Amino acid sequence: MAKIVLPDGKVIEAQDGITAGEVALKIGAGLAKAAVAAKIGGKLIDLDTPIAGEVKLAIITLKDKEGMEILRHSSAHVMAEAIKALWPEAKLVYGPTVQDGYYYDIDLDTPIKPDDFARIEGKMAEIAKADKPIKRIEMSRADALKRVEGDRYKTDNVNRALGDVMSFYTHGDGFEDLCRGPHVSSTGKIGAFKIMSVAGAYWHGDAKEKMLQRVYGTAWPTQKDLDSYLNMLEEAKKRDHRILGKQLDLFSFHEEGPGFAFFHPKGMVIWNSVIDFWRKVHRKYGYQEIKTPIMLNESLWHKSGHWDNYKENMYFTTVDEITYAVKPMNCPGGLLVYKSRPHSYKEFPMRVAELGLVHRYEASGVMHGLVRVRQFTQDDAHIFCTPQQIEAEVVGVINLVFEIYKAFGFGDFTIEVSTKPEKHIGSDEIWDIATNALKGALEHKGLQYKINEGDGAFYGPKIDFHIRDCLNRPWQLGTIQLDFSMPQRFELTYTDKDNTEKTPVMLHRAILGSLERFIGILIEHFGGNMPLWLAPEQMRVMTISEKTNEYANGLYKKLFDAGMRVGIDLTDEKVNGKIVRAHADRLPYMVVVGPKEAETNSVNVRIRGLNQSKTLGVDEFVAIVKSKVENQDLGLEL
RNA sequence: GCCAACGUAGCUCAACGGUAGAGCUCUGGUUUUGUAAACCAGGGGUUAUCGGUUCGAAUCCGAUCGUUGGCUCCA
Repeated sequence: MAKIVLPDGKVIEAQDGITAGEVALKIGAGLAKAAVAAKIGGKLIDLDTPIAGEVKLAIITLKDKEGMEILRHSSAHVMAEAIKALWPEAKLVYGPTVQDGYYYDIDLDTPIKPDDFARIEGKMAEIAKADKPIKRIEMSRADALKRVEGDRYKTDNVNRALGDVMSFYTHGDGFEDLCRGPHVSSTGKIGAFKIMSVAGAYWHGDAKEKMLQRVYGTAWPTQKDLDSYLNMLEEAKKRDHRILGKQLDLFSFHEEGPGFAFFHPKGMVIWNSVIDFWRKVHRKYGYQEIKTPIMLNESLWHKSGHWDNYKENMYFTTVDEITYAVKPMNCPGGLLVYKSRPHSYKEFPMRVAELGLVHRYEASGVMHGLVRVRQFTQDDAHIFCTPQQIEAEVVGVINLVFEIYKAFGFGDFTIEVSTKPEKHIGSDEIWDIATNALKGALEHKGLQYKINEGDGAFYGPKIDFHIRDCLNRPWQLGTIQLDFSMPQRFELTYTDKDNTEKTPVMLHRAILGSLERFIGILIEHFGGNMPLWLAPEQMRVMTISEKTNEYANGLYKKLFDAGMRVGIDLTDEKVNGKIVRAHADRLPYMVVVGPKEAETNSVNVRIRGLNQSKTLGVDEFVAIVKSKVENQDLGLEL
């Protein structure tokens, strides 16, 4: 007798051997129809899995995250079958689900082209329409190895798989694939799907290995869900900083300097607003600021270790037979400043910031708008302190990160700790101490974080702050990196209480990361609708007709003199047209004036995105705007 | 760097072997307007670059440069 305990505590008794699907049917016909799989004590199983004894069972439907993953995973299998049907020589490698979809890595010498997608989808539709049962076959590891003999990829997958029982799934018709499962019960249940793209991907993610073809697909319960997903992607594209940057005339790129951003006047307003705020907060947190040259003698980079560890990413130039390296990082220059005079423990912690322009040669295929460039400005800082001060300093930097991100309305970022990479300098012991100090600070703040094993910089472990762009791709902004190595290489010293010379600890940190990337993310975060304190043009005076030009000009001057970033539209366009244009330029405030306003010395202000306006006195309006800008207020309400 | 795709006017796109077009922007004119586009006219392109095939190339082929989506790498 099977005793099945459901999530709500209800108990169903049945014959041993009853399947999960049959249990669902006992609970209700609706649930049975919606069921895609089941879960026994945390383990996902197929609906046709027999159940015996006392178990806790939950039916998984498409309302569950796991249900959607199963749907997508099954869709990936159907896609694999379709690809095998179209290209019999194709070898299947690995086909997991990803956010909103799945991919399958295929080893096939014929390139799969976007033109082929319709054929693949057509074949998939055929397979789905045939509604073939998807069956699980289990066997021992040894039998599984025999079954995949001669297929290097599947053999590799078996060898990497955990557990003793290997499973294959078959749709009949000779198609089968090694897979942990579970899957939907038949090929007709894979919902609405679409092939999205194809791209190269190295086997095992190793650039030395063969490049496979990675075919991306997406799958949803219904066509309507699929359509709304595709629509969402279209909407997300409109928030893309590369599109908005062009549309709003913020920045541009040119063939003459790939990866080098050109900031236009409006983009510079955002840039300067960000760094004005940045300086204000850094002053509060006890930072000093320096500036060091972008090019320094090659010998410095031998000393710093960059030559050995980072040379392939650096630019070099030779003048008068002396080779200079264009700096990829600011630290060596900062260390020369430190060494320019003796230091006492009394100065510590010494927080030295630098908005440093660095150049890094990046592979051509990785550049991406403002968020991945070859020249960028880091909001760098180096903190020199004693080992005892490390944790408090890291906590201080974390506080600063939170204060700055908050002003931009960034709440949704993730924190990662990266540990010792293969290519590194410094002893294991030093790495342990440094890594533990970083973790300790995060735990002290009660923050969740993820560990990235072996992902640290060559000179020390780090904490990174990541945020996602409009298409949900993660990008790193802030970073806190401990460095016990550089101070030794540069023989940095300070005089301690006991009058002995000691080596200080050094912390590298950036909050915004790179100004370029940060501004790119900022544009996407706001979808181009910058808050008042960042908006290139905060308001535009627009007249009803030229009868009010004189008042409008006077008003413009008054607003300009009050420090507003104001524009004026005196064209003989109708006011409707002026409003449309102002919205296209994402102006926070549209200051409409006609005879009425001229008579009462007032302004009628329409707020971006709202279909209403408000009349108020000029001085009152200026006071509100000033206060919002000073406080980095993200709202526009008057 | 690797795989695939794409480069047409300042912008968004059309033309897909037979004289390169439209809308917006821009310029001039008319209009004098009350909250998401008034009207008319005009200007603007060696179709990324270089080479090839062809009577004829934006269109077909090759190379180079750039961009896009991934992979690897990274702020």
